Amino acid sequence: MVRPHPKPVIVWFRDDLRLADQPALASALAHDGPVLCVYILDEVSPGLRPLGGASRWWLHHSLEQLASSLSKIGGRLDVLTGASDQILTALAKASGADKVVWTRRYGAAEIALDSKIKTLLKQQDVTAESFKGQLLFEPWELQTKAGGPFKVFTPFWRAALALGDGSAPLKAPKKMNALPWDKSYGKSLKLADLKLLPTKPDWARGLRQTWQVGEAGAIARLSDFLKNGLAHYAEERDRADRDSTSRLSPHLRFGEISPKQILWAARHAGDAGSIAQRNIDKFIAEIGWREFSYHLLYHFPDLRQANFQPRFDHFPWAKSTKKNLDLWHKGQTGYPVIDAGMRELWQTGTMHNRVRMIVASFMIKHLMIDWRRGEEWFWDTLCDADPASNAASWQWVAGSGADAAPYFRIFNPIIQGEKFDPDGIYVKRFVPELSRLGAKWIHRPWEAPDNILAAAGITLGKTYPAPIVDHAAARERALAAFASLSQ
DNA sequence: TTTTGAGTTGTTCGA
DNA sequence: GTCGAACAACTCAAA
Repeated sequence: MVRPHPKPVIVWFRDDLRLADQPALASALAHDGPVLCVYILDEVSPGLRPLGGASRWWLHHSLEQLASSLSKIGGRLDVLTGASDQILTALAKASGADKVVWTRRYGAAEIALDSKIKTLLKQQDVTAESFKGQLLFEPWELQTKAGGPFKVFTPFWRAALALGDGSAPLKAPKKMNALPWDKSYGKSLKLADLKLLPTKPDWARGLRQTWQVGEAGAIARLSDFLKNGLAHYAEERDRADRDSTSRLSPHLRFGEISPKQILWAARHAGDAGSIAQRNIDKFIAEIGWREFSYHLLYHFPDLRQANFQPRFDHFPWAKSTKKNLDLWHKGQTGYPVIDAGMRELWQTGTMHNRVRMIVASFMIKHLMIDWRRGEEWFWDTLCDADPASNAASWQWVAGSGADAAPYFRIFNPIIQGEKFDPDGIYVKRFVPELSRLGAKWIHRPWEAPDNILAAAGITLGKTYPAPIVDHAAARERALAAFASLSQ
């Protein structure tokens, strides 16, 4: 019996740049036909937010890694640029593919684009199938007893955990059969043609030193964290001076690893009983916050633009912000922990989680700058800039978000610094001009006696800025502004 | 429908 | 120095 020659399948990679636990890829390989793997840099379809600089840098290297992993198992990655709908429909036609598969996304513009493409493909008799791969729980799978979306984290996460997801992540395929690229498919580009990397100036040196981009790097990072970080996660995760967080977020952002792989590994790391359950729960809850953010984004699509709580529409944000915003960007506020955090961000494309809250609170509450300006800066500079987590977290700090911080929670940058970086190790790593100042004054140099400052080689206002706002006065001003909202 | 308890991450003040 | 209360009132989720 002669079987008909199987038709090609197209795997459309997006925010899922991995081979393991990749249901879309797995389904394509189960199909028997040759596989065409593509990535499309789409900067023209309506509503898509352009990637920030750090994300573009990451994407370049992540695609490079994916292409290399695919080629090792007989596959290939083709990179294209343009309108996703036009490219995919044309590609399906030219290659004779009868199926296109991808992993779901959850932003409004992305959903609109994907469903349009599904319709277009169907019209030319091509099956389009989407898969869950970026989340543990689809946003529509979870709802309150009243039938609506959750707006508070704890009940959301309780409901999610009750739903459970015990299945093991999929193994990476070992072999595949790539469809050769034909000229009739159009132009497959070189990665460099996407122009994702910075040229002049090349600001990515610190990023290169900090990260091992790609699926192999993600897996290495996870196993390092399970070995060295997880056992003390609950107590140490807030310490800016320790390496206790997982640092998996950019890998997750680009789907180099799936939340399911992380959850599975964290749970099984506790099998031997050497890791206290509270550490595992605490870590898994962080994955839960990512899920919650996507839940919010799906149900409130303009999360990035609009206050989740509309009463914040009347908030008296500062009118002229250029000067202070610039000092905040550059890490020149005169508050050491703020400046260290902002410089860590600029140099490495990441920032310690605790410090993110401190710098965000400072920008919003001390400088009274609209949270959207902070969201934009993080979007441009963070390697892990995530459409859901970034917006949800900024709103959370502002108090305008779901389950948000109460108005009176105004982080004191001095106390926070002393609590979570007691010896000033973190500050000194990123603010070298304070490197000779002792722990007693490291978070409040303006209070240090003159002789101590002189001995440390510090002249306030010259070698390091004096505080750009007075903490107590800024706090009072913010409290008054937030109180004005309630009336 | 009404009621009840709860809600990631803090700071300051006064006893 | 330590500790508990105040800081507003609201909204959510579930019974």
